[in-house]
Amino acid sequence: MKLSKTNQRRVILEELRKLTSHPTADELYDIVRMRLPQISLGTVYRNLEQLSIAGIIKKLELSGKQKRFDGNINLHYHMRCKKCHCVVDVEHAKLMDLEFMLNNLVSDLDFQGYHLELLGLCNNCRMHKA
Amino acid sequence: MKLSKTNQRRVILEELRKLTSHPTADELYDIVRMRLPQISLGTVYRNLEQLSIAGIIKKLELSGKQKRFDGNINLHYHMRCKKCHCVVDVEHAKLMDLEFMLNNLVSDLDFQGYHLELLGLCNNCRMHKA
DNA sequence: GTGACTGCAAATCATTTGCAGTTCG
DNA sequence: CGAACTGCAAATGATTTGCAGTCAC
Repeated sequence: MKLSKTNQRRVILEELRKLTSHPTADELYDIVRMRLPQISLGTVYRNLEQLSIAGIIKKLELSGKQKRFDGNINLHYHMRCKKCHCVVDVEHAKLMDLEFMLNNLVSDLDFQGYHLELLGLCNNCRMHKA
Repeated sequence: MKLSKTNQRRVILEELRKLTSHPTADELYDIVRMRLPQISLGTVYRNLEQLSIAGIIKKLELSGKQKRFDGNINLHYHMRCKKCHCVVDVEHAKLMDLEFMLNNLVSDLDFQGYHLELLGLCNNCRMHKA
């Protein structure tokens, strides 16, 4: 199937790429509606699906019941905040050794990949913690 | 809240512990119904929730929309089969180094834990692959 | 006795789908 | 024009919840 260039798709992608918050479909819907008030949630879902199949964005495999999407498709890791449940990027340099080891593990033991989610406290919750 | 010893809870736990398949709530419901035909799906959900809060079983954080449960609460890793989507235990010995590194990472960088899911092919799919 | 638990059915929440009309290439 | 896309509303699937009756301690 070939992707058409629709206004809705363009705006969804633009707004997703502005964010580092890894929004859920409905969070992004609220944002996109500021520019396209008549867009439907179904359209947001369909476009996020298409864009992730095409490899233009990434559908994240994280805990929690709602799927989250990332406009940054470069390899990087995520941390889920145990307090506010937000998802933040983890600076990649810190995890170079881990990535190396995981890659070795995958090839040595004949796996085909992995999903890793770190847990911790985001900066905001760290500052305000009791 | 204190846990009562009900027949339903006992059977749910017994049947979960017999399995290494990390069943979903409805899969376990089908199994438990063979012994308690009148049990409700809601009861299965409520018991799995209680048992996992109490630390007697483990609610797994894996990809996919349905939650899966594990009667084995000892630390071990899971692999999701890319073909049949089943979840199998990964022999722990193979991942000792990885576990060590993840533990170091968590303490050095002030994380609070992680979820890891390996991806690959289960033995059954490996044998039958084209 | 009372707090925890149960079956049942209805409610909720995230996501998907059918449809009829519209837009893209 | 034909395929891809849209908004809308209804459907789906997993899980949760309200309720009135029952059981465990």
